[in-house]
Amino acid sequence: MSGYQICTPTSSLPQGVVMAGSPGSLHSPPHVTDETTRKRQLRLMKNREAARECRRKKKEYVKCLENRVAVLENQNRTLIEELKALKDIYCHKVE
DNA sequence: CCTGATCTGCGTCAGCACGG
DNA sequence: CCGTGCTGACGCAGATCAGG
Repeated sequence: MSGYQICTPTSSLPQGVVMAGSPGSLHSPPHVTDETTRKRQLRLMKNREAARECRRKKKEYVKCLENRVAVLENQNRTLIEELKALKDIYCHKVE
């Protein structure tokens, strides 16, 4: 068992549904104190915000990489054109 | 329209890394 | 150790799209 699961004993409530205001003392085992519940709620709240921030950072990072890809593709195109031009010049010289 | 497939964002859990 | 933050993975709901 994973320790706690105080939100929904029914197991059919989808994850991601927040039972924000639930007191936790309604059908909890006696060892689950209000303090335990409070700590858990606090941790969930912090983790929720951490996950949001993590996703924001990840999105930013991906956007950065995509920009870099675009820049490098441009550079590559330019260099290919330059190489072609230089080859042309060289070919005309040797003729 | 309707419907099934795909995308997107969210909350939660698990597990790792790190500092005290 | 233990508490805490970060992040991958999962399941879910709502939005969007393509095909009938």
